[in-house]
Amino acid sequence: MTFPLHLAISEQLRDRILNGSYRSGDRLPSEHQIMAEFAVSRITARRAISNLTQQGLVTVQKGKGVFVATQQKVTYSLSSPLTFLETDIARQGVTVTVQTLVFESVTLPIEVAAILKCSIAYLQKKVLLFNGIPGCVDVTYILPELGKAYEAELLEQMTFTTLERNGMTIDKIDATIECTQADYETSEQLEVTLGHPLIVYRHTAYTDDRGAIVHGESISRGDRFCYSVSIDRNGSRDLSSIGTKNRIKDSELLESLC
Amino acid sequence: MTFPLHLAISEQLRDRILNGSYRSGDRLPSEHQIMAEFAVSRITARRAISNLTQQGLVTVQKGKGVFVATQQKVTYSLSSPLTFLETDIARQGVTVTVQTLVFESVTLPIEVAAILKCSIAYLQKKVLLFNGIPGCVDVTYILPELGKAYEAELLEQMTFTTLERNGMTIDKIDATIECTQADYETSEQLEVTLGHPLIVYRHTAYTDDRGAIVHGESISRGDRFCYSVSIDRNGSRDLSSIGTKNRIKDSELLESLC
DNA sequence: AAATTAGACTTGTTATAACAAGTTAGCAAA
DNA sequence: TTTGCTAACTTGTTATAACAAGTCTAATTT
Repeated sequence: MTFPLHLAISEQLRDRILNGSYRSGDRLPSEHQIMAEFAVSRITARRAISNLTQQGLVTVQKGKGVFVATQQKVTYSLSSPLTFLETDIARQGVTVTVQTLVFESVTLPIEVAAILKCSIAYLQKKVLLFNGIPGCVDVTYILPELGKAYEAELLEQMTFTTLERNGMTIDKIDATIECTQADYETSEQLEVTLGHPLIVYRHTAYTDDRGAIVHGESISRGDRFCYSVSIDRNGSRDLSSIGTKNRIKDSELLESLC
Repeated sequence: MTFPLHLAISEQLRDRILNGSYRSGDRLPSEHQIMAEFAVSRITARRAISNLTQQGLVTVQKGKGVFVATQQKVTYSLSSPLTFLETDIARQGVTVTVQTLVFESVTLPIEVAAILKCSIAYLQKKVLLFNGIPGCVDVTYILPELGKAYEAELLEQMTFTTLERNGMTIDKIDATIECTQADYETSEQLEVTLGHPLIVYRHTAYTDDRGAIVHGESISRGDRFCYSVSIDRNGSRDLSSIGTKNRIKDSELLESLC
């Protein structure tokens, strides 16, 4: 098995990034400079850069160049059932804005109908802007009576925030967290490249008296967000802030998002 | 902004996959067939296929062709603090084998030293094979006295399994779940392409008397694995994994391992 | 019949070439 | 001074071409 040229080059550039020769935000050599330095064609140079892009080490800006990616993530804490709690994220120095794309009553896909135990519900599609930059697409179904009752509020903020503000207590959330890659539509909405890594939080919220009332998924940029959870065998969950390791200071965060 | 040819083609092929024209496991048209059908060069045809690969819709096999990816994921349940519980995964019809790459005493990186509150510990690197196929790389640091005491067992199975079998009760786990992309080393270990999406479970395990005893991360193929968690506002944690009705008490849980 | 080989597929790597399009700095005109 | 435009960068798209290497089938040889 021969070791491809493009890989040899991208590994070498990777080393320079990791050992600090190129620092966070620095510009890497241009395609032409790589062609000259390693005596390769443009295809190979571009492939080397593409390898780095796919590893999330650099980002490319047309007309400008290739830059070392800064990677520090905003943490969604799952310690409380209120996901995307504005105050929680705000503690990390981020302003969250909700931009509603869709809010309408729809006939449910069978999977969702089975979960919510009804055939019609409100479908919400929202884009979450963090410091004005798109970071999350949220698609949530909510029981029709709740959707109708709180429409005005739901259009302006996250679902759980609205429910809590109106005195509805979520008793339980079943959730899965997984990885996907951006399709064309999502890549446009989140302003990332096709195939960009995404972290998906799929959830169903229950109340003791109504059963499942909300089901949906939040699709966030995998390079900017992560989830934290604290599991306590005793059953008493730690509701205070955890996972401070991954949290970042306000000033740094602002830079990383801009 | 002009819509690139390669994107137009990959979107068209994507439609065929989603609408069922090409079903799971089917072979897509070869590069030459795409060149002919869409009257484009090989570069454009390959780029179109590359777009699909990056979205995780297809996998490419050299000499064979391009195949529609089957995506069903194995779920790691975080309902109990025993991650990677063999019995839990086994319930999903998967056989797990542990292959230890590294087991040695090392001086800790500062971040880890701060967490474990010591400067030397055992470093374990393991590859988890699911039905014989590599699916997860686990890198875990464990306190020296524990590493030494249970070395033989730790070499053969997952860390938490060993600890529980020896009567050590994990009282708390702090964890974060995030997304990354495979670097060259990881891509070789997990037999995936460079940049393949990965889901990372980073955890610190505590006991009431010793404090932090284990810290590490499990890096799994993002296309094959996901995590599930159930959050209960009442504070009584549901120990049954999602989709299972039986609730297991802590004491019974330990027995069920043996 | 079994083993080998050749040929026709497949994808992977790499080169050269041309044009399109976004960015920026500096120069020239208003 | 300010505005506007050009020129020189940057990355993006696409074509043609050649060879390497993995896979499979079928014909050939043992």
